[in-house]
Amino acid sequence: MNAASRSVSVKDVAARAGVSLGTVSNVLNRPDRVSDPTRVKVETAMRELGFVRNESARQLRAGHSRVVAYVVLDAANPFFTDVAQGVELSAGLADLWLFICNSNNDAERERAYLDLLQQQRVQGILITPVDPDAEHLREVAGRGTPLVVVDRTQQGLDLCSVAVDDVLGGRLAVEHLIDRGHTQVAFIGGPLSIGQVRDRWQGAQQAWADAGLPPESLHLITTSALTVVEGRGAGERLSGLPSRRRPMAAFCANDLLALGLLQQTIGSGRRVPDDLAIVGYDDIEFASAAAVPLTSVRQPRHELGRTATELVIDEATNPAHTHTQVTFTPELIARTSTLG
Amino acid sequence: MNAASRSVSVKDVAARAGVSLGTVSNVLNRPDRVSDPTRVKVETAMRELGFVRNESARQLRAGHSRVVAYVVLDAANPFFTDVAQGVELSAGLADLWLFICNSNNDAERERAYLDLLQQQRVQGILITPVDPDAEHLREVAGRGTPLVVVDRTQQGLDLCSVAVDDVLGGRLAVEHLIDRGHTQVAFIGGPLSIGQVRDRWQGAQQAWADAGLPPESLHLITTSALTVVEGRGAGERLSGLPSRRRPMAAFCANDLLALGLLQQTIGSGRRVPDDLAIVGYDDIEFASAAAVPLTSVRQPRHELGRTATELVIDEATNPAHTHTQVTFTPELIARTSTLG
DNA sequence: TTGTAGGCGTTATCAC
DNA sequence: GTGATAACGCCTACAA
Repeated sequence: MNAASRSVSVKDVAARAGVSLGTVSNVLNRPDRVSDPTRVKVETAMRELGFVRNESARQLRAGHSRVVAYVVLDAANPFFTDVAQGVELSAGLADLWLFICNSNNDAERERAYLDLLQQQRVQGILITPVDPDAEHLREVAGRGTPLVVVDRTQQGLDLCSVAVDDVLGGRLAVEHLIDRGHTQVAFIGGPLSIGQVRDRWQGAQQAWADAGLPPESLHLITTSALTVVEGRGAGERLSGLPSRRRPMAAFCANDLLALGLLQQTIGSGRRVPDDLAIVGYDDIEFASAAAVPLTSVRQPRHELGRTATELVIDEATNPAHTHTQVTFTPELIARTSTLG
Repeated sequence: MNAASRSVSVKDVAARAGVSLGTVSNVLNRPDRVSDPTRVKVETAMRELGFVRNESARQLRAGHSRVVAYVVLDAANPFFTDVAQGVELSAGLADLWLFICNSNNDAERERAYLDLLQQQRVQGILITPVDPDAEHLREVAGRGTPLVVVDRTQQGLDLCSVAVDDVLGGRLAVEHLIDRGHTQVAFIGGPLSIGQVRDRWQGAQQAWADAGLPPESLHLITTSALTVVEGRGAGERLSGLPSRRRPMAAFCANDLLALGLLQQTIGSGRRVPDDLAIVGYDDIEFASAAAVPLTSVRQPRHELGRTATELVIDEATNPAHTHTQVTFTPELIARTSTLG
């Protein structure tokens, strides 16, 4: 068990087994070239010494690792863990292991993780970036580590990306509310520095304009994060409005906000959807599990992860790889929170 | 940006800058020993070539990495991502980076990740294991990689662990229900192969016996996983019981189950807590955000992560380290789902 | 202040 | 079937 052993190397194993170092290596990598008795001797020595292959040394020689990493914006948001599940599945098929890193919406941390991962020479990086146009994303790819942007489209064509059409998603949500007869709607989300929020807001505005409704009746309520707590806060601000001017419907930029809003609304004695209709975004599992099942815009989360992984593997292994921007189509899932 | 460059090494940088290899290394590691103009020359060369330090080579020499890993049971369960947040925070203080790995409750995958992480020579491993008594956990520690078990206590004293007293948690939940006058209670959870579930069930039984209530009025409803979907299923089974024998209260082994149960209950027209009182476990953020705020047993999640990290760092750096088993105390948070 | 040499652990090549 | 040797990229003594 050798608890204190600095680190047992092939050399130690060779000495213990009374063979040369090359033979040990053969046992590890081409067992068929080794005679049975020798192999057994070596394997025994490995077990006795508690030998563990040193991945750094292997990798130094091989030039690449068996790992892909997914840098998420917020590990506590089920949306990202669902995407990660899709990644993990297809990574496994290619014999790759997944490390999840959490940038926590912090550009500094994101950058630090990217640096670390490049230095580790991971096979590829998937990332939902704080800012998809940041220069350092391009630099990563330029320096040889395949990188795919997840859940954001790319302006240029110099990176792979996998995304869902957030503008369309915003449209779907608001068109649904318009169909339900609403003429006063609040868009709740923020900060607007988050591209996903901007796009959904834009889609909302487009749908509003297309329906010929006056812009001032589509209210923008900005939040400082996409969390349950912020959703509750937004609910309080909404309650504070004079009832004449208070929207009877809200479209939230994600489900966490929507769940917070839902809770605050019900908690303060109003009813969903009678007093307030709510549409969320992402259709995380908790959306349908909310006590008033939440209407939400569904994104193909697993698909997103799967496709991103395939792209990053292609970029890593296919010399003829060309950067591709994949866009999926969102889908509105109507439930009680708008249907009554 | 040198897209194709196999890999730019210090040697390349030295050549480009017209200095020796050692100088480049000095610029990287002891910049003060280098004259300003030389430094600038070297830095320029690095930028122009897109140089990225090779972590494998560094690590091969240094003998250890700057990474800790947390192998979670279920990345989609907010409980674990909250623990991970605590880990991340204190790891950052020690200049360590966190990789999250998802075993997905699969012993095989868990083992594979452990192998990989050992081979990577990570600074330490935190793990919420499928089976805390598995031999391979001990082997990891025995081979020199510090390992701390999170959210499970250890039988032996040969591993560090950080846990919450689940038996006590189970007691608290059921005592609360007894206090509220319930004499027919369902325990919902499973599979019982999960230690956390076993302990909470045991605590529930203890509280029940201590109150002098007959064992047959504490119903065990087992599930095949601790998920929202399973919670809904359990709700259906509960509804199926003849109303005379149907418990008026349920204690769920975690909040995901409880949320599923809550949804199914409300969805089928019954009321919480009037028709069914519900207690969850973990007090994840969604618990208080549920439309009927959920009574739940709170575990100090960040604390758990923080302490585990401190232990693993101590094990990695302090020669006088002794294995420690830390147990935290859970706390019942009473909310509407039992208080009405 | 700068340059040179050796070694970290693994693997592949090439004699034996 | 086996054993010596060089190389991967970096870092740190040590020498100049």
